[in-house]
Amino acid sequence: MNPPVPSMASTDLAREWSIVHILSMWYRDHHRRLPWRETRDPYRIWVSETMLQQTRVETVIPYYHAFLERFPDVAALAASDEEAVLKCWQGLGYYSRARNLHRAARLVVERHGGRIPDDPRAFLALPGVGAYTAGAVMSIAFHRPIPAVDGNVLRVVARLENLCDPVDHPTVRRRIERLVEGWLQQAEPAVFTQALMELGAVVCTPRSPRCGACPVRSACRAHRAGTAEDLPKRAPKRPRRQKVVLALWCETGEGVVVEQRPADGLLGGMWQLPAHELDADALDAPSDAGRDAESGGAAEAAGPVRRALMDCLQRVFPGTACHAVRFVEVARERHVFTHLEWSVRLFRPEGMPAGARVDRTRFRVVCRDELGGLPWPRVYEKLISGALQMLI
DNA sequence: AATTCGGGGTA
DNA sequence: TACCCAGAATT
Repeated sequence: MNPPVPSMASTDLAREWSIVHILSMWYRDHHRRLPWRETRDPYRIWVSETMLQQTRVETVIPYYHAFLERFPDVAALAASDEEAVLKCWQGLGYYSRARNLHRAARLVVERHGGRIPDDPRAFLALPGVGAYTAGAVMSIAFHRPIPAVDGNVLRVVARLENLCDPVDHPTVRRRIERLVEGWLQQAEPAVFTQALMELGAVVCTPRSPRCGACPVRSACRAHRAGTAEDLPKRAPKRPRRQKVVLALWCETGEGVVVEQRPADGLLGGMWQLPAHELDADALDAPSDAGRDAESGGAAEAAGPVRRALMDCLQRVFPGTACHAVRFVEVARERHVFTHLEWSVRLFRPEGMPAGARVDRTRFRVVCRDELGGLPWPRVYEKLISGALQMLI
């Protein structure tokens, strides 16, 4: 079934030939059928590659279908509101991907007449398109030999070449890109690019790689050296910073007070309840000042927690006398991000003076039925559902 | 070169 | 728990 290997079987040239062709044929025969592999539409491939950044295939699949149903082509995406795009992205994480993709779609309409550029430099110039995504779309959609080096390819190549340097260093990464670029010259780019990633996803996995099932193990230097399990090397990660988030459930006759986060930074553009974020060690340092009193089974805020909540409340209702309010905790969530950890506590102010006016320039008041129409981070989804369940 | 960006599956 | 995932932008 495989074509004959050239006679110079022990040379580097034959090894490269083997990597390119054996792997390509293996991909043709064994690849998984994934939604974005059923199309040749560059837009759809671009959307999939954007969603797949740092995100697992199984996670992406439902989002991919829903997104393309809502935004079937670049023009539809460009014509939509950013908030609608974020809503489709809700729960997927890394929300700057959604906002960049939306901006990029508008640029494609403006600059390129609505057609996705088949030129690597023009495509790379779009927001949210980095070296990987450019290589992936160029090779898969336009059959151009541009390397697409993701986490799978880093691992596969580090093992094939037995590279013991940390792969998350730019110099090592560039070295791997050069290697792949060379292999691509002898390959069908759309096939070989996906073959490398597929091998990493299915066979050459991070832990317990299935070397026995690998079509190119005879070309793998790590397998020969017995180091496959230990590769690739990565730089150690720093511990997460701990933060406390104090949020408010302010429900008036009109509805619930909500606000949109700033466009850039953490959870940019997503909605949240009025909140105050502070370093965790700022709270637990003073001995007993931050401890909360128990009253009637519900925790009531005291000390610095109460002061922070009061600041927050004054932002929502500027110029309103709130001295007498008590804050009753109605929900609590821990949420882990890549580089920080949130401990969120949601409080309901009790005893608000009648006629308190919400600052509508910073906040919006929406009725309960409309909460679901806004894009929320996962942690606020959980908090709100918890609060609604408690408050009925 | 190092940080900052989500969220979830898995051992 | 710790790791890692079809990474990009910012500093």
